[in-house]
Amino acid sequence: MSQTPRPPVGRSAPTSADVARLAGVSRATVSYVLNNTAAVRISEPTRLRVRAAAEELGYVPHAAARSLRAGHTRTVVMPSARRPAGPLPLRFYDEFQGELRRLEYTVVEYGGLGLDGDEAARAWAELRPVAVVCPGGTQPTAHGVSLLRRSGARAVVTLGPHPTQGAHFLALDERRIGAAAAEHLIQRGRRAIGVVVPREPVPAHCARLRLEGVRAAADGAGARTVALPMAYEEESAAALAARWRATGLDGVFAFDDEYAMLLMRALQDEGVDVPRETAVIGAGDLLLGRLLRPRLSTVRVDTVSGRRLADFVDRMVREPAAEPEHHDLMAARAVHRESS
Amino acid sequence: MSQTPRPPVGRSAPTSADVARLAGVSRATVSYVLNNTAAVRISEPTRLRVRAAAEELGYVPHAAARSLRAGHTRTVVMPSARRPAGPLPLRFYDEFQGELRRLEYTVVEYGGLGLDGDEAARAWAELRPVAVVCPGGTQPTAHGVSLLRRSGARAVVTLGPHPTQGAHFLALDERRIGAAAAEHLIQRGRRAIGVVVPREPVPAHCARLRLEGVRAAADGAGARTVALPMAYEEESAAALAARWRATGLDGVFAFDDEYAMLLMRALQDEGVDVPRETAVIGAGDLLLGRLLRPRLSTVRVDTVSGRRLADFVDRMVREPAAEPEHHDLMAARAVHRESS
DNA sequence: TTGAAAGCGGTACCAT
DNA sequence: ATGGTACCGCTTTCAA
Repeated sequence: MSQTPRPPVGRSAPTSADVARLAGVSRATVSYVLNNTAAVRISEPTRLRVRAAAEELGYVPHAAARSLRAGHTRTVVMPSARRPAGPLPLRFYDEFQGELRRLEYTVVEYGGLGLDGDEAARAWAELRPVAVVCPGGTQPTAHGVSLLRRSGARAVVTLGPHPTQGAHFLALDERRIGAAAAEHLIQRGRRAIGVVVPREPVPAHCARLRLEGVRAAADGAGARTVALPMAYEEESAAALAARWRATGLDGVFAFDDEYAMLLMRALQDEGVDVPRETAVIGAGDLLLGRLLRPRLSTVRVDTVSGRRLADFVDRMVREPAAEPEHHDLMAARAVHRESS
Repeated sequence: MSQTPRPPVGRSAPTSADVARLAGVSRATVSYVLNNTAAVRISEPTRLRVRAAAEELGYVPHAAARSLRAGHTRTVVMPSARRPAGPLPLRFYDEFQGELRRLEYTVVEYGGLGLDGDEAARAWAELRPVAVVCPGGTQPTAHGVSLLRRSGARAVVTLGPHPTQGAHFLALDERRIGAAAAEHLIQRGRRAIGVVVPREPVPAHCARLRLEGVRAAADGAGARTVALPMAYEEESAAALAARWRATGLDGVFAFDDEYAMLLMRALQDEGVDVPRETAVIGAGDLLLGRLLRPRLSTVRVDTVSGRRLADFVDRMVREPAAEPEHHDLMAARAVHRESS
């Protein structure tokens, strides 16, 4: 335990040459031993000396040098900006990352915030990733994809509402959530549908798509829709509730369960009967929504497992498809409880 | 727009030599131009030719080669495993990452899942990061810290409940949350305090610490405590509520607001009067907790801004302190509403 | 069984 | 104002 806690930082990290010197062998031998190179047989005593020397010096190979020499990396870049919030996507991406690690990739979650479009693609390309996975909200342009592929990326995969030219596309379409909600409300006889659009910036992207989904479904069924900006604060919900009757709405899709719970409480405080006067539906199937009275109706979202996504990326890396592939990852269906 | 979408991937990425050839200059000149090297004057026509050539080829510098030559990186590694869930930490880390980017660091969020302790430290060290920031639950050992520093990391910063030898330490002590909750309950006359311990694996680390915090506070005040394992499911909460009266508890700290809401609903369904018979307090100050009746008491957690953390890391990188520094990042205080 | 040496891509010194 | 060139640390022929 009395190991020196802060070793002199002046001297830089030991290299394989240092190990070689200490072990009395050449750098080549060090490389053979530490990588267990099968094509070359090194005597056991030598192996031990090399290992001991590496251990003693605290030798750690230099990833940059290695991949420079190798001409490729096992790096998968995943921009992390503007990920949909909530526990579900979080689990999904955690699982995805874990599975990629299992497949021996180094996952680099690159905070693309503050870079726009092609700048970001350039920054990722500098790392010479073997694959790039872009979650919704971080889609590169066709030009960005081209740049990445030219710089050696064997697969560029985008998740989101619409494909990018040249990239694999895994549909993860938030519009479906809105559509499922709208269809549910319409089926239950509602014809004047409000759609909560969060004032908060984070889910702005999702919000627009969910609204689009509602509109598409409602337009086809002759229902009218009204966008309702609302902040995630009690005052904002109360203000919206106060002018509720004036809107003449008989149903509302509240973006997600949290906004739905907030709005439903405000409506109740205002004396609006849910679901008699106004049906309320959220999305995400939060457990908490089931604790309210009336129990909150919701849209349940089923995403493919992170593991399947990881396997897909791996397959695209190993046998790059001639043409971009296109798969569907998300299903959304309304769950009727009591609030609608 | 009819740019070829998938350029031939056979040929590898263009190098500065390719740019030099196309522009009819040397590699050195290319480097000077593209880096705007101040110490060297390059004529305007040459600059233009080089830029045009780089553009035409889609040249992107090779980060590994550059940092190999430079002898250092601007990479900050942040292991991402087992981050406390919830919107608050998420925002905190997002802001932190954004600020680091602003300071021109490349944030690499390294999924350390599946690696244990020193293995993980080794994996990080291979990237030769200039700094490593370990959120709670990913603390390296003293040996790991030593390894990282030997491999060139100018700062190793840990956030969490206890310090690691040799690393900077920013206290982010979950125990305080438990302590604040316990003190609140005790102050309101409760002497038999239940502590919900989630059965879910993710917040296991936090759970233990919060429980410790409760115990420390309760022991000092002569109150007894009981750990109450509970899963985040209605059935589990109902089961706990069903045997509630037998426990003789008159107060409960429910780990966080979500578990608190779940348990409170179950208690109410069982006919237990909250707060008369049993006081309930959560943590996190979720907005949703204010929507319940009775309104949920909670522990509000104030964390320092991500920006201040980023500035701290930057300072440690620029002027490495002789001794590890130690700062306090978290304050917790109970907020009394109606459930306690 | 081991070593010498070439080179991956970029930078920066020293010439010219 | 530019070019030649020696590195950075590692892998991998090829020779001995």
